[in-house]
Amino acid sequence: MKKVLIVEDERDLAELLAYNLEKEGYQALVTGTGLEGLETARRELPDLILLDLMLPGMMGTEVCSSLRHSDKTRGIPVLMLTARGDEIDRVVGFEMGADDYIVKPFSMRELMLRIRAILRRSGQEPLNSERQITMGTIVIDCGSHRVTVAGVEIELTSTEYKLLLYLAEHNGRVMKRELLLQDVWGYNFVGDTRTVDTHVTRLRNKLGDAGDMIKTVRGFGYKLEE
Amino acid sequence: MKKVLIVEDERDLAELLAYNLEKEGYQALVTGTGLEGLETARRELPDLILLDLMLPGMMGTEVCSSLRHSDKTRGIPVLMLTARGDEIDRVVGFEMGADDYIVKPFSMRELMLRIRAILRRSGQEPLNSERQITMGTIVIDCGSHRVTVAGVEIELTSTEYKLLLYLAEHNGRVMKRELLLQDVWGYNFVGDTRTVDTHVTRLRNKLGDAGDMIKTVRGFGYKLEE
DNA sequence: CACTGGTGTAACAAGTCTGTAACCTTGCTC
DNA sequence: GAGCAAGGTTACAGACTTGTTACACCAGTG
Repeated sequence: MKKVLIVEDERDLAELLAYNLEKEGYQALVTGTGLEGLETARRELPDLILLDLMLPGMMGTEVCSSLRHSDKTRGIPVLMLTARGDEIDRVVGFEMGADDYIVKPFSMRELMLRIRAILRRSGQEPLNSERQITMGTIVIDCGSHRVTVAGVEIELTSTEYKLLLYLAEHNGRVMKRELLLQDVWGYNFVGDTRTVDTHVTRLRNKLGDAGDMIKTVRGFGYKLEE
Repeated sequence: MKKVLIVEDERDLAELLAYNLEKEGYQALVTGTGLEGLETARRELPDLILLDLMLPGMMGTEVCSSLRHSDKTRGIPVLMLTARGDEIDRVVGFEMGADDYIVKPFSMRELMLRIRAILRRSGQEPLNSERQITMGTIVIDCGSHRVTVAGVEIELTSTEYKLLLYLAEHNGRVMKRELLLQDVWGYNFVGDTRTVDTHVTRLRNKLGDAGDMIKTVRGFGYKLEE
């Protein structure tokens, strides 16, 4: 049975998470502070850690980087829970090495799906944070959040990066605007689907010649293809 | 057509919801109590349930957990309507297995978007994404929306693509024009059946040699056959 | 407090699709 | 073969989609 460690100071939420994880067949361990979380992680070596970004005493980011400093815990995937979407940009800037994040309030079903996805992935493939995706001349380095086109680094905003990564992860598949809004912008984002168009334009511009790789599929959405 | 069950005791709100849902093209069923809601859910097996947390007689949470106890209704997504944004409500709702929640008063637009989001996720997405259909020299790749004839890619408009896909999915069976209009064009489309003819012509042209594979069955409709 | 970079929305311009109607062709019945 | 009905084809105006630009707003920063 897979072990999942929860590091979350809101007791209600922590218990709710534990309840749902156990219902899904995982073993749940709960801790309320960053220090406890670290100790438990070292002792129990869980398969996944759910880590609140805002913790009393020690920030989730610190916990995360401490985990990354020890060989024993380095490989454990971390899923960050954050209160607001903007916080995550800072985290991303810190190049912390969380494998995924989810913004509160989130749907329990979505969280469970992501957990399942991460655990499935951690079995076989190298971790998300160390992955590198290549599509034609575009290279996305997931660890450093760096994107190069034909060897030249380009600057992307966080939304642009997420959009590109999402399209690249779904290599060649057509993604509907609604789906992009849901998965790139977030589950609870309410907005115009034209927002996607605007960002695609911006992304294409920044990608230069490689911008052509983002294809419009009229009536359906967009895809990234070589 | 997707069915949405509303369980809400405030008649005005229930009717407002029903009205808006129908405007969006869903079929709305309305019940006013938890018990009725449960019965209707079991009988009608809706695609989504909008559930008020505060109901006379039986709380929304009870309804929700009852739904989760039966195999038939377990998979139906539930969207909770709550009067206040208290954490407790959210926790309780999630614990019982609600998929999302929205706090009153909410904007109708946001609700509709969330509903669409939930239905999209639960329904069609995984179905078509990886499939490839081959009919003679025609290959339809559902993921990338790419169609090739004898290895050569051809450009189809969205209606043409949907029409071809539909015929291919009903391999060899004769499809009446009315049925095509309903399933390819959409349930609420009212139009001339000759519209189908026009598109079949266009499709045949684009398919080139393989255009012959779309056979006319005089007096009935069309079929796609090798 | 001004400034800046990032976003989402609105608005407009192209350009593409598409339903309809009109006219032509084919196949069937007698 | 005539007459007729069903299907094929074509042209076109209007509807719809998408690309692009501009702009207002927000948060962070100096």
